[in-house]
Amino acid sequence: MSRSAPTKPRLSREAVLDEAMAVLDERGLDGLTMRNLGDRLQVVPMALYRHVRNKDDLLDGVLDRAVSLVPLPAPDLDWRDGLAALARSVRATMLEHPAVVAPVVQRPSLGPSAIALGEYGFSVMRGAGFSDTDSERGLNVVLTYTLGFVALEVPRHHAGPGTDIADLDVAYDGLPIELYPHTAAVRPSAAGFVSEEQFDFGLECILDGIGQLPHGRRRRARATKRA
Amino acid sequence: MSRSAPTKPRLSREAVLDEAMAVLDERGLDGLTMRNLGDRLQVVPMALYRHVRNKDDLLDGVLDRAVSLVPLPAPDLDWRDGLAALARSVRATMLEHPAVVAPVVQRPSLGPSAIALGEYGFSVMRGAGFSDTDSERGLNVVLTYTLGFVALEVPRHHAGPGTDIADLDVAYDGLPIELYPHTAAVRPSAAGFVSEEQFDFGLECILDGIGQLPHGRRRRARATKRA
DNA sequence: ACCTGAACACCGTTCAAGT
DNA sequence: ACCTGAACACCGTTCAAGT
Repeated sequence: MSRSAPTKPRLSREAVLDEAMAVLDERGLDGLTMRNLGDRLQVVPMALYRHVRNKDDLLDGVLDRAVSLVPLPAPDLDWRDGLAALARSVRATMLEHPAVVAPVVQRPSLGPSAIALGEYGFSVMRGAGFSDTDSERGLNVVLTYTLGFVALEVPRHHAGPGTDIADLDVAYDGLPIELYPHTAAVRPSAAGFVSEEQFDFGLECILDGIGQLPHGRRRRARATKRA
Repeated sequence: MSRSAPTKPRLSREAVLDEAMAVLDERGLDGLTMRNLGDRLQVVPMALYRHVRNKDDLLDGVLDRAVSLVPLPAPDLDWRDGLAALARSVRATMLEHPAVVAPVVQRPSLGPSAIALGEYGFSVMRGAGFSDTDSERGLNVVLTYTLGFVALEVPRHHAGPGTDIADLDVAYDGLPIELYPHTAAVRPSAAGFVSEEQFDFGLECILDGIGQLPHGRRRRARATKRA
């Protein structure tokens, strides 16, 4: 009887994706290899190909899992609060799983979790009276900004050896002031470039812009319909 | 006499980076390997290491070249026109060299060309009377949005085999309408997600938001200073 | 100073077997 | 149906030589 065998759990797609997510968190995108993943599941690399078409398919699966971890805000929020909460929610989740950001941005795939996330955005915007076109565009701007911000932020947070974030500031320090007077005056900091304040600042800009689009339910007054 | 030898041009860092840029354009990021690059320069891969510290250094060099290709708008533009032109300029250049977008977003390095680009942005904003802090934040938002947009756009434009952009729309077509009523109503299109119109829409939102920050030289009238 | 050649420790994936 | 083992065609990079 195989008494000492600790119940080899019979591989499944679920198990493979679970472990892949763990590898991504622990060792980053480069650490996720079929061989490495096989080792951790105590299986030869080729065994994974029974549950996953290839590495791209593996990535798509684990990325959809990551997106599914984004908590959706309350459905009854105002459009502005709802979009802001959604954006902050996306950013927070991505910062918890930094290794997924690059592939999420790069791969064109669109899993069910991403669609559910979009549904929330469409819902609060259409509920506030934005047109379908403006709802699509508005949500796209917020999500584009959010993903773009995080994509730039992540590699600057835990910058690897040799690319410490301080090195970025050094690049500014040695500037020939006569060539770049404005940059020298502003003294931009690499840290500020990726701060929460910076994120909120941009988010508010965008929400302000969206707020200027025609929207709102027709209430009692049709005031200012025309001059 | 080496009559038939076509003037072997004696490798240099310049020559290596030139060829690397060409490889990037022709065969993409995955196509840029030390071995491949060596072949095209008729040299053994290890010869490159005399002119480049390692592959990361090669990438940093070629990325700074790409950024140097971004044409800066006229210096006397209004802050709004200047930032808009800068953003469109960045996007246009990136779309001409799509393979550089991913590494530009991912790597925290900041070459001299990037600093010159920032200097332009700081200049038009400070010239328009924005505070140093707002100038930094405003420029950061514009550039973050622009890079993020392009980073999402590029892999969706020339999507590889199997990830044709049409497949994205297919993902929408099969939606259970009762689960995603708003998405079904809006019928978002993958093409619209990455169009020039969508880019300009977001850009205008952001510029509107920035425009609400205190700025402007004190002109004659201090009109509407308070109610 | 600049380039070469062989080697090392990795990749993803195919293909033919095993049970 | 599920897993294995060997092999193929790649990577970046080190190290000892060549000229």
